[in-house]
Amino acid sequence: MGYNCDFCGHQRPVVYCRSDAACLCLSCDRNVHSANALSRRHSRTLLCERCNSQPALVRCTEERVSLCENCDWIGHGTSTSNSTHKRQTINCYSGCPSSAELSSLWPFFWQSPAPGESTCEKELGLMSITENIETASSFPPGNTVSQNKNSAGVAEVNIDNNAYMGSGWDGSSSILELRSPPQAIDQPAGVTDTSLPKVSCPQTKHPLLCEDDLYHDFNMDEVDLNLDNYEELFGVALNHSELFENGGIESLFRMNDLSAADSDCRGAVAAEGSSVGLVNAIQPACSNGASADSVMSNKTDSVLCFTGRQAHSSLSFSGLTGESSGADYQDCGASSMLLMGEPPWCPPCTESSFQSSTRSNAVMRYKEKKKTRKFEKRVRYASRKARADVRKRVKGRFVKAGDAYDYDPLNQTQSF
DNA sequence: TCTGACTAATGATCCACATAGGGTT
DNA sequence: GAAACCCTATGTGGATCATTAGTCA
Repeated sequence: MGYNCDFCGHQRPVVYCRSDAACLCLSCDRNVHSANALSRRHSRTLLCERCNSQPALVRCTEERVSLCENCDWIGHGTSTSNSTHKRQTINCYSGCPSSAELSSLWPFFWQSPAPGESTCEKELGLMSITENIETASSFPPGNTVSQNKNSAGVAEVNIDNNAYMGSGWDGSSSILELRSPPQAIDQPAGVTDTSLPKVSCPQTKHPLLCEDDLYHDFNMDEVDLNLDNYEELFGVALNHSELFENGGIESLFRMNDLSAADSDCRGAVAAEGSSVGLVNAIQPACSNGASADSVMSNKTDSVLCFTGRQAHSSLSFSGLTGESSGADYQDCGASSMLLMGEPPWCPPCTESSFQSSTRSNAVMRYKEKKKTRKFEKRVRYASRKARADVRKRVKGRFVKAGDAYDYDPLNQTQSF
């Protein structure tokens, strides 16, 4: 199935915008949603890599594929062998985030590409080799970046990103907090070195692609992967693709060591009745972690926890408002999990501190909401829909013009 | 516990025809 | 190379039928 971007029609779509009910490539996403303040508020998320039509909710770290709820359920909900796959929620965003911010949002994009890897990941990979190698201080105005070491020697990068990712839903700010591996913090914060070498290097084929070099010489925090240069990027796509195919680009721009490709990486879903560790994690943000509904009502942040080989990060996003409807669940993976209670794949909590009645109530609410949920149908050709809407029928089937019909959508009459 | 009957949910199919898109002139 | 023309495949919604899932006796 060869789906294309709904806007340009030739690039492979990467993100899904529910407000527009459109699948867009990154370039068009940028163009469309930078048009005005309203469009910037559209929340977008990754596109399901299986059905290519629904917003992805989770990322299966084992299959390295982003899945919508339906495909995830199909792939993991019923299969005993796959149901144990580790999955992480996929957060949505609004505004016009830089690729650095996107990489923070979706760190798995920088993992090693699987054979036949999607072009969307290539696009992101291409973005990463934009000419703009800047410091973290080059985040857009209104954003503040601070980098600290905590007591454990772990760097903490706090990106107050009000103007971008956090402003889409309820106006509240979202704090992106990354705890980077130790080696990454050796780089002085705020240093601007525009003389940093570009990707190409004459000595070796892809010298910068050496992971060791990357980790020691490259700091993701210093790379502003600005999306403003899409055309330029695509214009040189061949060279960059060549680089990418050699397996380097994604590692080049791995969010320090924060990569979902790390087999130890664990994605956890903040849901009622889920694992204790995660529930603990959301406690600070939510005064009442025992109820998914209360989570929603509090408009609290969903928290995504990763534990990695070296990196330990927590991402918190404000992705939900009381305006969210049932259909909105698909917009934001984390929020959907919050809203729906325990997901079907959630393993039994061995250390459950919840009462069984509370748990069963959550399951009931989940089933009820799942039952009433309707997936959007994507109409590709409005003109055809408009015609079908007024076409006369016999028992639901279209009839030739002038033939007898038993159903006329326009006046609900019969011709016989 | 197994089986059959029943109900509900879900998916596939059909229809005509405008239109997109590729191929040819 | 551009334009005109021809041809084929596609997609659109409601009704219907077939299949699957769930419940209960």
